[in-house]
Amino acid sequence: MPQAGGTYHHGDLRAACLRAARELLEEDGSAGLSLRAVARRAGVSATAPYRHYADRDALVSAVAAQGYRELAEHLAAAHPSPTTPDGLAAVAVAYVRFALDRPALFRVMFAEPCDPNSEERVAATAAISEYVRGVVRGAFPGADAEVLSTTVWALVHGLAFLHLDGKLDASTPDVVADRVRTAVQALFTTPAALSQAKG
Amino acid sequence: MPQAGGTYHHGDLRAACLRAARELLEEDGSAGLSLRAVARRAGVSATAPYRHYADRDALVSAVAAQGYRELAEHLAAAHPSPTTPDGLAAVAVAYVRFALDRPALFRVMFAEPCDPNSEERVAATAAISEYVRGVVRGAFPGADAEVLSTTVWALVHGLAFLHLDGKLDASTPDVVADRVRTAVQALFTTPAALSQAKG
DNA sequence: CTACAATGTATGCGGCGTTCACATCGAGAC
DNA sequence: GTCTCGATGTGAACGCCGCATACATTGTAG
Repeated sequence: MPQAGGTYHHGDLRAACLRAARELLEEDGSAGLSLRAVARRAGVSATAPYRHYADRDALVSAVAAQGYRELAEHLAAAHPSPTTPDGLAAVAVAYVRFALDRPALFRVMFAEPCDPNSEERVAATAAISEYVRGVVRGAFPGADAEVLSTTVWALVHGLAFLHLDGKLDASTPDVVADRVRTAVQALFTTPAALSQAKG
Repeated sequence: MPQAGGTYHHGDLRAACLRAARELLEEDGSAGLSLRAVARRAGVSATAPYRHYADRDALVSAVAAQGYRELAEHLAAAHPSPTTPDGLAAVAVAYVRFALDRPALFRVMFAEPCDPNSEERVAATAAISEYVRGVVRGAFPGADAEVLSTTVWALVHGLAFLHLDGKLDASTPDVVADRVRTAVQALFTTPAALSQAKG
């Protein structure tokens, strides 16, 4: 009976597991995210979470899906619907910032093989994809939105991961933000000059 | 005595462990990469690998470092030192191809928190970074190599991950290669048109 | 009030990483 | 040639893990 003065039924163990998982993720990284630890933190027996999640992967997928939703909010908060390269750069900075502030969560969202089973997860990533496309469409109505949004997303996603893995200096938020802005601007401003410089 | 007709001493267990780890990685993904499984495959007791690797992370780091070296060779094989956007695009395609052909290895190389302890690993990633910078310098002598190489690497790295995670269609090598080429070209050709289209 | 479905518990299995004491081997000192 | 010692491999053991199974408790619908 892990719960001393509590009731036998938890009330909302599903949500409690998710909360515990997020806490463990931030405290100990993804290595600390075990079903047993989650159960302990929720004050419940080791196997209770199985009533709400089929297995560990299901819980992890739920955490990832929640991360996607938070990322979407975070980006929207940075700029609801940018229509200029600068606005888009602000969103890009927010994306990378999100990754660096929640490294373990971001890795869970992207670094693990994505199981196509979790509808929640698939829907959440589709939403992000849609959002990026919409932003690009708004900022560059004349361009091929498909190609450009892929390019922008990949660029920003790559920046996030390279910073996360220590391949790029991420010692201060400012240096990161500057680099992201510079890279995004490079995507929109340098090429003509480059073609010339080469010849 | 796991080794029936063999000798007590293995001979080169260090290398055997690495080989076994690579095989397990390709067969069962990173989940199957356990020290015990490596030891079994090497025909050795469960604790023997500890004579050559401090812990599991050390072995994983060694695998990652080997992956970095192979990636460098793979890129060089695609094009020794490109000097045109097309040549650079070919290298980019090779980068993404490498990731998609060895998904588990690529994740080990980039998706796990990189421990700065492993000198081997740090050196190998620095070599990749240098290579990219060199390629960019060769292809665009007039540009800011630092900024542009970061941008290019991030773009290509992001493309690799988004394909790997199923965020972009990777059903055939051709469709992937086309997308990568298009994205890289977008980095060098579209912006002028974009600035106009927007106004 | 009772039966049932939902929810949580207890126990147990095999696998894992890691530690420690011990066994075996190869090579150099005498 | 023998001895000794460091390097290498073994075995048992600990605590953690995911998960399956059988059982206990509870709210609720009839």
